[in-house]
Amino acid sequence: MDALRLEIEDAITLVMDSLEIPESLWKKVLGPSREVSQGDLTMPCFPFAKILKKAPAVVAEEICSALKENVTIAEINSVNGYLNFKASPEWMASRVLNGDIHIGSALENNARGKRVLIEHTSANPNGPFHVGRARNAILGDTIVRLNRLFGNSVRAEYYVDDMGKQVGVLAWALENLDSQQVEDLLSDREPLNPKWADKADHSIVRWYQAAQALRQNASDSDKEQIEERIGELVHASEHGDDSVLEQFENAYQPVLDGMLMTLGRLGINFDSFTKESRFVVNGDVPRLIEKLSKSDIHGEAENGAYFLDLGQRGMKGKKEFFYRRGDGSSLYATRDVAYHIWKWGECDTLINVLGEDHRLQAKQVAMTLTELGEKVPEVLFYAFIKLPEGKMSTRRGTVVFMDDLLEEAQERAAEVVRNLRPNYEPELVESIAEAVGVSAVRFNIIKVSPEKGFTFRWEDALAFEAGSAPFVMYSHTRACSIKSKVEEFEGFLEEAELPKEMSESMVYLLRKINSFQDSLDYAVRNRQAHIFANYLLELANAYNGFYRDCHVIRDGKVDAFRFKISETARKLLKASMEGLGIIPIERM
RNA sequence: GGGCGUGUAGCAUAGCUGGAUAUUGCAUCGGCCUCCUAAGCCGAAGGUCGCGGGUUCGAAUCCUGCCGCGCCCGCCA
Repeated sequence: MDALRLEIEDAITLVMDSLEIPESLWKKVLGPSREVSQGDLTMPCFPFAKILKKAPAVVAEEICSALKENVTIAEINSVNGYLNFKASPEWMASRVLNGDIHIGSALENNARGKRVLIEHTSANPNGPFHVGRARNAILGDTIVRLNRLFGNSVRAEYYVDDMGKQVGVLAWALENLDSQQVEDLLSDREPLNPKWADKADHSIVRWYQAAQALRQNASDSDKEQIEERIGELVHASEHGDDSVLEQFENAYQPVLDGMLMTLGRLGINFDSFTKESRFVVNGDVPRLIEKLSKSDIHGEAENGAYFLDLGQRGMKGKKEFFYRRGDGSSLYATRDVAYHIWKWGECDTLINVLGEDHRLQAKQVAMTLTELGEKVPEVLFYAFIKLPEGKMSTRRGTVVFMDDLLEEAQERAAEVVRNLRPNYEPELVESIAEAVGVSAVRFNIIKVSPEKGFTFRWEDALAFEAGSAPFVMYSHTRACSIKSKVEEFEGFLEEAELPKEMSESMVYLLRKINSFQDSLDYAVRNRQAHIFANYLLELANAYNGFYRDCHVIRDGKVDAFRFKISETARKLLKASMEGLGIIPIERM
């Protein structure tokens, strides 16, 4: 609890100075307690034992009694060589009453905050999101939201792959195939779900798939012709040919729009889109190649391709990093380096969200940036999502589309609402179900740590019980319900005063309210959204205990103190939910 | 074969800048609605922290060697 630490540090300094224990040492070992029952802050005294040549328990006891004289806001005790500081309920409550709990907003930037650029998703615009690809977007958007909640000024950026082979194939297909040919080529595949027939990411991707099938199975002479034409398009795009880039854009933009529609339903939006071709067209990439070719570790292949020998800088495994093809054109990674240099001009902190398949690539880009004297981005990697029966594969039809998942989530949530609240109007049921469905899907993915493999299970994604988004949402609606009830009382407003005694559940909630900032700081600093998700579950759980034991309205009267606590928790729940992309509705 | 990541109760997961009885949920078992929405609350049971060494007063956490799983090792994106 950083707020507590700040308040008691002076007192500790005084004691420690008199014992001649260096500040750097005790500040390092003073940290959050492991168990709430122990306290909020703990200082293991084992390291001091050596310096003072006394037993740890004795040292802890000495420091403890010296501190007790001038620290009143925390209970201090020493157990087995550990010194525990437990914030007093009165101090925690007074922070709430005084409005010392700062609550920001995840939905807007703080103009005075640090400029953070977060690039996430950046999926090739060639087909609908499946649950696997969406992990990036959900993770990235949550980091965006948490940074805003923290008080930073964030720009969410999507890097659009608008050149190269994949878009080339799509553009070729749209240029050369009609819908009948497409359906013939895909006759052995699952048909297009009629529900998504009007959504371009679902419909146009079939042209791409048909082209891929054709490239596999056509006669040799046809293949040659096709590859030649695609090669022409790709080559032109990589040399910045305007008309081809425009043709490409006409091909992928509707697909991208469809994909963004899906993300929009999840509450995921972007502030800017940057096209890959930009850096080819504006000359950054040629200039970069020129500069890299003068590097000390530059190398050249027989056919004129350029590479950096990263082995000389300690790279293990794959040592050569190719940044120019034999024909003089750039590679994806080269453009990515140029893109990074540009991004650094736009922000103070740079974060990329990437799949684990990009680890090597990211390392190469980072080392190249270092070689150029540029700063390196922070990268958040995530493992792929797989299905219980194995990897997701479009080919084998073993994919779960995000659009289908969201529909299913909405339907199942609606069923639950209809069961639990038979008197709700259909429109209300509909809107609650949408909020619950979307929130549950996001939370299910965000609550586990990203670098761990994730197996998608319908029953988990759509679980509406403890440990889920609806659980948190439910706590919030309870707080909202209290608020609206209290508003019916006119003139209830007495000053909130500290009660003589506080119940355990009250103190537990106060403790969670007071550690909001700690969790947020930690999650933002380490880019670990799941830490904050965990905190939010605890906050909701604490509120539920408070709700049970500490009625705000008793015998037709409002307890002003309890109402103040309830309101602080409500605002905190709301802001935190928004920080994780959970929709804070008022009734459910 | 090489590089990187990961391995915690039946399942899923937290903790991994070393610290006291290893967190939470699901499932299992047992309680709680004349009381602000029970999508809730309380309790019980469940663990060789993949395995073996090492460093340390102290290791799930750091080092090392195995083993399992994943990703990568195009002048693809």
